[in-house]
This record gives sequence, structure tokens and C-alpha cells, in this order.
Amino acid sequence: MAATDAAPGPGGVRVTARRARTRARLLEAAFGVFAAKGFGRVSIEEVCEAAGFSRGAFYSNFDTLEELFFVLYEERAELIAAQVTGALAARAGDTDVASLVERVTGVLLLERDWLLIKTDFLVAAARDPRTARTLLEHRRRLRELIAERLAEVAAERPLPEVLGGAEGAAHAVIAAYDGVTTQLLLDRDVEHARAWLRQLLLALLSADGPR
Amino acid sequence: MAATDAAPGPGGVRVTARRARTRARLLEAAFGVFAAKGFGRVSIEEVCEAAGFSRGAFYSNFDTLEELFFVLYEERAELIAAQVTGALAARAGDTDVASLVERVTGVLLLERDWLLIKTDFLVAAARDPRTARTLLEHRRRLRELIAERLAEVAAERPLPEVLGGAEGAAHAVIAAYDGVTTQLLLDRDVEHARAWLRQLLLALLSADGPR
DNA sequence: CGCATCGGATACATCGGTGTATCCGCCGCC
DNA sequence: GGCGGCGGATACACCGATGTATCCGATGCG
Repeated sequence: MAATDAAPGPGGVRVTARRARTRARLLEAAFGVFAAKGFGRVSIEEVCEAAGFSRGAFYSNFDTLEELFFVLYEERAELIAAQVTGALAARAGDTDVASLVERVTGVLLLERDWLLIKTDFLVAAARDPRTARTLLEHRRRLRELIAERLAEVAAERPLPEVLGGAEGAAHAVIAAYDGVTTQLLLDRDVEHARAWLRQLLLALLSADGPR
Repeated sequence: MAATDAAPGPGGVRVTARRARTRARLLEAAFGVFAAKGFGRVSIEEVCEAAGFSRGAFYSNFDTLEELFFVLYEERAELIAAQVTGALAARAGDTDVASLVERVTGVLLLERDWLLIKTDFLVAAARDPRTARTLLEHRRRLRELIAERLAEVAAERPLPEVLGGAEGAAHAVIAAYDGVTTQLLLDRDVEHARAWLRQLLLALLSADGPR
């Protein structure tokens, strides 16, 4: 039988504490390697070396480099989603677009490395419909979260009707984020990117009032 | 001496008609292969096979796959830039934002394959400052083109001041394009993407008038 | 403390891709 | 029509990465 701290996994695989540590260290190291060189230019050996293991450790925990990459992506995406959820959470006396934008841009565009990995994942998804569905689902969740929050805010001051309600506005927020991300990947100026994202979101979400 | 149709290249290399044809066929074939599999998952042999050549032809025309990829990118980018320039060109009785947006969205987002390759190039540029400079320069040219045109249009009806003049507005246009591109790469719905880009640009560029 | 089992290390066989050296056929001018 | 040389084909040696089979040390329980 396995050790006491072993728990039966979904596939009947027992995962011991040691195993979990190794797996975590591999994922952690892989994050850096993938960010630096890009998925597709990384070998299994490089990841293992960065983690201080030999390839045996890798093959004991993953089947393929792609599998590791996907797990890594989903893990971090979950984390980011939680951060955004926190930033979106309603707060007393914070019911206007400006402060909402302020809070959200505060947690976005933090790590360039994450953007690099996210873009690699996007590229993979662009060519593999199965992967695309994962990413689309992830984006849908975030979008709905934003739409809900925007709907609340719109009660006080209406959103521009050109966008098509809170749903459309949420779509626009995502697009703005993606657009700014692209520029940031190139110029590496995080502060500028965040200021610019703030400005862009305000321009998009500020009610255009009566003409 | 070389054949009559040979012209001395910049590096002193004579380029015959036959050579030019082969090079063109390689680039053409590479476009499809890169779009389908992504740079980094493509071998030299695959490109040659698609073009109907052996690897000898490749090595006679290029040094590395990366070189071919870069040439391919620059060639197509030039083409797109020309199309956009054409769409932006002032026309009689067409001085408002709406028709400008209409014309520009008409030539953008045409080929999904091009977006795939462009994104691959972005990923490469994100990790290599030298490549980034090429891409940034290309974007700067397009942005200035757009800014000039927007400045003219703004004479009739002012742009939203939140964006920061024609320069800022041009920046916003690029960001919107990049954002919509990301979504298109995932959902593959070109028509929807163009409609959405049109809507987004109108929302961004429509003067918000007096408050 | 001893032992069973798990997890990671090591060694090996294999494969696909690369780059190069050499060959040959075709193109284009005299 | 012959011939010089260019351009692409072919063959070969090399390298790095992969996956697997096996080994050995650590871990944690009775």
C-alpha cells in the first residue's frame, strides 16, 4: 500500500507528498523556461535541469511536454481569474466605472512572463480546436464576471449604447486588454501599458451622454 | 558571366529568373505550412516538399528557416500595409469616421492564415528585441498613417478627447484591431470579427460630444 | 529497526532534422 | 550546337531530443 499521506487520484493514481513537491517544482521551473524561450523551443531536458531533476522525474509525472504546458497554463489562469474576481468584487462607495477600472488595471498586466506564456497558449489554441475550447471557456467565464459587474455599475450611469449593453461592454474590455497586451509584449513598458489600458477602458466605458 | 536576366544583388549575388521563381515558390509554400503548423513546429524538409523541391533548393536560397520566415513576414506585411494605405486614402465626399471605419474594416481580417503567421511573428518578437524593433517599426508606420488620416477627419467632427488627440486615437485603433484579432484566432468567425471591429472602432472614435 | 514500495537517476536505442560536400542536368549565350 | 556555370538533387555524417527499461536510494510504515 501507499504512504499515509497518499490520496487516491481520479485515475486511481496515489499521489504522495514527495511526488507533489516534485511536480510543483517542475511546473515552477517550467514557467521560467517557457517564458524565456517559448513553448516549441523548449526541450524536456531543459525543464528538468532548471528544476534540478533528471528526465526520469519528468516522465514519472507527465507524459508529454504539452501536457505539462497545459497544466501549467490552467493552474496560472485559475490564479489570475481569482485575482480579477477579487478586484471586481463590489466595495462600499465604489460604484462608478472609474474606480472599477482603477482596481482591475491594478491586478492586470503584472507579469510579462505570464503574458508570454498566455500568448504561446493562444497560438497553440489558434491551431487546435480542442485547446481553443479550453481558452474560449476561460475567457467566457471572465467575460461574464465583468458583464455582471458592469451591469451593476450601469444602473448608476448608463454605458455607451454603441457597445450593446453590459455584454458588449465586457467584450470590449477583453478586446482592449488583448490589444494592450500585444503592445506590451513588444515594447516591454509595463507602466505605460497599464496607464494606456486605463485610458482605453475609460474611453470605452464612459457614457457618451446626450448628443 | 551570369545570364542576361541576372541582376547584381546588394551582396554581389546575381539573381537569375530561375532562382527568383524557386525562391517565390518556396515562400508561397512556406506560407501555407507555417499557417497550418506554426513556426517552431515546421521543418525545412516540410517546406521544400510543399514547394515541390528538395532541401538543396532551400539551402541555395536561404541560410536558415528563421530567415525564410522573416522574409515571408516582411513581404506580406508590406502587402497588407499597401492595402490599408489604399483603404485609408482620402476620397471625395468621404470625410466622416463611419465611412473610414467601413473602408478599413473591409480590408482587414481577411485571411486567417495571415493572422496566424503574424501572431507567430509577434511571439518571436516578444522574446527577441531585434525582431521586436522590426515589428514595432512596422506598427509605427501604420499608426502614423492612421493618425494623419484621423487628424484630417477630426477637422470636421472632433475625436473623443479621452484618447489624447489623433495620435492616441490611432493607438486605440491598433489596440482594437489586435484585440479583435485575438478573439478571431480562437473562434474563427471572420464575419463576426469584422462586424465587431467596426462596432468597437465606432465606439472609440465617435465624438462623445458636450456633456 | 527492517522492509516494501515509490520515485527519481542512469544508460541505451532510436529517430528525425540539420548542414555539407558532391554530383548532374538544365538554362542561356557564344 | 556546344559549352560554361548556375541551381537544385542526392548522399552522408552528426547531433540533440525522445522514450524506455532498469537500477538504486529515499521514505515511511509496522
